[in-house]
Amino acid sequence: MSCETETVKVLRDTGHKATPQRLMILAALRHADGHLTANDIYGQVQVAYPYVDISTVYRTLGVLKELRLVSETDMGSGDTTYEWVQQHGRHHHLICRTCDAVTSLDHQYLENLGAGILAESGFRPDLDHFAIFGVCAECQPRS
Amino acid sequence: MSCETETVKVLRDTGHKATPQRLMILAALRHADGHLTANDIYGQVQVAYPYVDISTVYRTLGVLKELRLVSETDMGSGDTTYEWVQQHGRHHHLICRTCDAVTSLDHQYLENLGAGILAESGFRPDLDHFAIFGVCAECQPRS
DNA sequence: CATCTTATTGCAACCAGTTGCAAGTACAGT
DNA sequence: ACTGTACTTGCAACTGGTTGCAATAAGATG
Repeated sequence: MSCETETVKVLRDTGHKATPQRLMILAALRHADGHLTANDIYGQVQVAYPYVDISTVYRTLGVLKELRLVSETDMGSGDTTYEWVQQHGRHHHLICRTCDAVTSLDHQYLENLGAGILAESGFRPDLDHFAIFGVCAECQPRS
Repeated sequence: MSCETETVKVLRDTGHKATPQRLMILAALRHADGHLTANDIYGQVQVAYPYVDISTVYRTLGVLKELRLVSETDMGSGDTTYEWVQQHGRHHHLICRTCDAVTSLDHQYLENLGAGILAESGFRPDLDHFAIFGVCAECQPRS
């Protein structure tokens, strides 16, 4: 089964409909290789179909987020980005609040955190994509 | 030195001014025992001084956040809350995306995560107050 | 205490994201 | 293929939060 029809099946099985708008939004997310803002997606979809509404984009992203098909990340600076969730290659971001540099963080750290939380309380955290703010090595005050 | 004048000193030392508006916002944050939204603070300050602007509240919260005197947490449901940062009693929240229940998480877990990140990359993460979304024990699908 | 510099304020316009609603459409059942 | 219903859409109004700007006030300096 192709990746596309697989997603459609997930939608239907959860009581959602596979509308053209949603398929276009899905395509935009899948073909992008990085983070996209809601506006990026809106722009891309408008090329094929100029009458979509931005609220449809947000509502679709909400559904996909709920189904854990996309991750939502607040990267600071007022832009929320969305990304197609891959099975492998999960990554997280360390964002320096002094110089705004973004570096990657291995998923293992959060995996450990998640396992600890689950063992203690039975709560299963979503750890698809985290943005952690702080101060990078370069920007730390010399002692 | 009282806690109040201590804060004023921190402001001045970092090139900020101790205006009446800021002092009122500080008082509101300090006297609250839990999380406050920007609007809560706005309302409280207006009692004493009806002409403050909501943008002043947000700008002050931004300054205090930068100085690490308050923590900002997105609790989901579109409300961002602010809280005076205590030296002790740091806590975090586990928010269930199915039933919206909020439970607390011991700071130790994040302390460990922070130490790991610092050791690996020299990045010093802000871990004042986290909200972690996921599914609580009750809401997990029975297997 | 008068003066000067610089941060801050209030205002209004603005931006990202959400919501209520009537009209439209996917798709399950027949 | 037709029908009915529940989900979805586009629109417009709205909310939370941000920003540019001219006027103002804090507080350092002499």
